[in-house]
Amino acid sequence: MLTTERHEWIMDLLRQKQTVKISELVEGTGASESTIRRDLTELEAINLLERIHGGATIRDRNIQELSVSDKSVKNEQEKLQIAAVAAGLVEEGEFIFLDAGTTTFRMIPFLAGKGTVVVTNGLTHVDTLIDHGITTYLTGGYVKGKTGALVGPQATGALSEYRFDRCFLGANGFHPEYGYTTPDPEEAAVKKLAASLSRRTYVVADHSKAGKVSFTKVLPLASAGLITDSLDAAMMEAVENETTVKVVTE
Amino acid sequence: MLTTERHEWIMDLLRQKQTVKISELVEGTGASESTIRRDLTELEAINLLERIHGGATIRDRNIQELSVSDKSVKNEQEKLQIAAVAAGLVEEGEFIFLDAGTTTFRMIPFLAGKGTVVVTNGLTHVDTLIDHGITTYLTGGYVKGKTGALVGPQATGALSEYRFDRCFLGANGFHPEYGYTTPDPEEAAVKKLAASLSRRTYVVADHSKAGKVSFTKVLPLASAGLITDSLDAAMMEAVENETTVKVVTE
DNA sequence: TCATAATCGTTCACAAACATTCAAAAACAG
DNA sequence: CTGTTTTTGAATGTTTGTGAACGATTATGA
Repeated sequence: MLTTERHEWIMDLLRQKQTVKISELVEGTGASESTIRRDLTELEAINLLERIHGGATIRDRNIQELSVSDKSVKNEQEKLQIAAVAAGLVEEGEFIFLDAGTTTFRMIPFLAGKGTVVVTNGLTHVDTLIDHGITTYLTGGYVKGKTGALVGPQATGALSEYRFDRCFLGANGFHPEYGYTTPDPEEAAVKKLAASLSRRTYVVADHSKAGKVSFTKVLPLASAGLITDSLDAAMMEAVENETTVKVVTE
Repeated sequence: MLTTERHEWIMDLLRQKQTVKISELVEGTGASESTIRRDLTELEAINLLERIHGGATIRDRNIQELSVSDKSVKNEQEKLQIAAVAAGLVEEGEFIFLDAGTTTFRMIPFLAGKGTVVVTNGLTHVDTLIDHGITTYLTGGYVKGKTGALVGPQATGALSEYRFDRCFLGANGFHPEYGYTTPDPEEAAVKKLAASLSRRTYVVADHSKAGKVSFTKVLPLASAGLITDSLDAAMMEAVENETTVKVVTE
């Protein structure tokens, strides 16, 4: 099947809102629910989005998250809230680093119109950044097939020429003792370097990453602001520092 | 196939509206549905549009500005042939630079399975390269919005760390006196540098670029192999050198 | 935990869009 | 003017997109 006008419409809305409900699409397009479902199935098949219960969410190819069954519109909205809070920290005209990864990806729409200048190693971020009119620089480097992340000495070499106002990183786990961790050593190297080049560093990660430990250490917990949603008391205490931001999900 | 007045009319509407329905075209031109279908099939064959159920849509930004008269089925096939010949020069396991641009883009499928390692400054090339299983490095740099080319000191800086077996460049014109030229000075700088880092440099360009001169000079004519299709006698003589390759179209 | 409601995938019948064929009309060349 | 080629539009049967119906699955709140 090939792209129809309706498909474009869906993708446009999705790029704007990150997450859409089926009811919105039915109302917006005037098509039936069956048709919308079919569209979503098709668009998912070509990796443009990911279906979730009640709707769909935009897919950037960095999907390492193994099928956590709790994917739903509500869950995605929480992640969006984290992204919005993170982007809200950025002030007019700042120069920031945006890590490859899904959560940082979701920050992009919230950065539009601020005159932000972005450096990223996330290939999949670029299209969306440009679409939102954001001045964008790419680190070079080896293209990691699946994820579209740029890594290796070329990436770190290019990165080291910059200095950032803020730096936003993703992580696969955070833990009181082991700090922020991520599976891939090469990506960890990029993250670590980016952090060292920034006045302020933030890690964006939802509560499901709390207490998890992944293969490679990126930073100690206290050395970056953590932007996340609800945490249990023990974890709260562990991460408490002046830069930590907690997103309250009502 | 001849380019009719109706074809121009269709493309004009398409450029305006991005997507058109067949019914609109029938009404607008006064031609029958069969005829419109035929037109769309023909225009699709030369890559000016993409057919979708119920109408047609413009494929991608690169091609939008081209007019009907610039293209034909024959022309399209010639370009593919040029790309095939260019890619055929690459030997097993070589390290090459692939310039941003449509003609170099067409080389990608022919490079698959050769163990080629590619460095490119063309953002739009990357997906296709990865899809064909080709090891890919990206120069970093400023992302030029519409074209997706990476340019600027970051791009040239990253590039200068490499050495290539072969380098394939696109050009907007070639001329006995003024050499290979291209409109954008920033892109020209990247091309020039890439050429200087390669054992062998080739320019891929079809005969419609012969005698044309664009804003910025990249290289003198004799300093790179030219891969093109039929040329008139005067031009033939001018470009004659040991690396020039002419694609013979039957 | 269970009951209820919302969301989901599947099937089916119908309509819209499609490629293909063929003959008439128009353009062209000698 | 005559024979040939090209373009066109109608008719054909086929494929594809669509919406409604139904039972299965998944969230949610008591």
